[in-house]
Amino acid sequence: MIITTISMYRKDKIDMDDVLLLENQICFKIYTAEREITRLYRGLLEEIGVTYPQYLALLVLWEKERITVKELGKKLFLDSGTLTPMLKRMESNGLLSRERSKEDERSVIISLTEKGASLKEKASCIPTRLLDSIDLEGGELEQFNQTLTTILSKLKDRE
Amino acid sequence: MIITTISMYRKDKIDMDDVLLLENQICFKIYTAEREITRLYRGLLEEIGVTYPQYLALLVLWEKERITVKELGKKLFLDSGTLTPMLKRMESNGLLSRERSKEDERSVIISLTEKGASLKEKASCIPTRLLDSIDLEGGELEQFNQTLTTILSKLKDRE
DNA sequence: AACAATTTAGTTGTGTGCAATTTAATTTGA
DNA sequence: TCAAATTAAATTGCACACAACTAAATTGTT
Repeated sequence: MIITTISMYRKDKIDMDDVLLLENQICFKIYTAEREITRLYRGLLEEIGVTYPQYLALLVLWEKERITVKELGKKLFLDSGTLTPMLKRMESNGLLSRERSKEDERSVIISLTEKGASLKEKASCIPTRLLDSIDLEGGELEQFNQTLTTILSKLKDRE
Repeated sequence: MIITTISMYRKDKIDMDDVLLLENQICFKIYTAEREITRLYRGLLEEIGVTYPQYLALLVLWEKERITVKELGKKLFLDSGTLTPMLKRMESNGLLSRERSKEDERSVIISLTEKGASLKEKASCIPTRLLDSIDLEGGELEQFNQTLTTILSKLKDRE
């Protein structure tokens, strides 16, 4: 028998009720973990005045000061339907500027303002504080990270 | 030195740029995985006409036909601000009914309609199909599930 | 060159999430 | 007992996500 669900692996039997039990839904745990992490970030990011998705955009921009909406979307796996309004909010908060590319008028180039760039310093403590909260022994964290990467690449393959 | 980040664990050094590198953000992977999983569910759930959060509510209701909004929220970690509009949408789609409790007029009891209950049969293949997509060897899946549970309980502790 | 196909942002509409507040019902405690 | 505190839903307002579509610019093809 091919093992495909947690409950099958644990109990070696198939049962419709069992398969559908919420507790067995690993996806529900990922869904919940995502919201818990966002909630935790909310507190940490409050002092620099950005949301978690905005913080992710800043992470990209701290690595590369100028980037098109398209490239940003590729890194964050978000489309213009999400990014355009979010970037407008960040612009009106003085974190970045949006300008049409001279070379290709279809593209919009996002670049950090002084203010946006300056937040990097304040944010540098955040990843450590976050992982302190998760508080896993290094090896287990590394194993978890690897499996998560594997899962992501398999999910991405199905596109 | 206490190991707190993936990059520290791997390279034994601390570097602000490194810590902030998007690739090192395990939280970003969880955030991305959640959206990928939801995307995958979208296709599977299309034929029964529900969204992923609605499907989660159905999972609970398939276990317990009548439940208050409060109890449902406790299981899904969602508040009335999210649940009330969603349950209204599900009600207008004929999946469930909402009625004030006679014993305690503050509570609203959700109960499945015939239609809502009947979807259970069609949905029974979904968890397996989902895990087929993730496609991990049983042991690794189980290990991942355990770590995820640990992370969740630690995150929940901080409330 | 000219026109079709493609690409990039933006727009629109729907569905969550969640903080903050409101309303109504119930419980508590002086 | 009865006002204060608590509880359960609902409401309001904001910020994502994302599908579907539009508009404008660029590229490809003949």
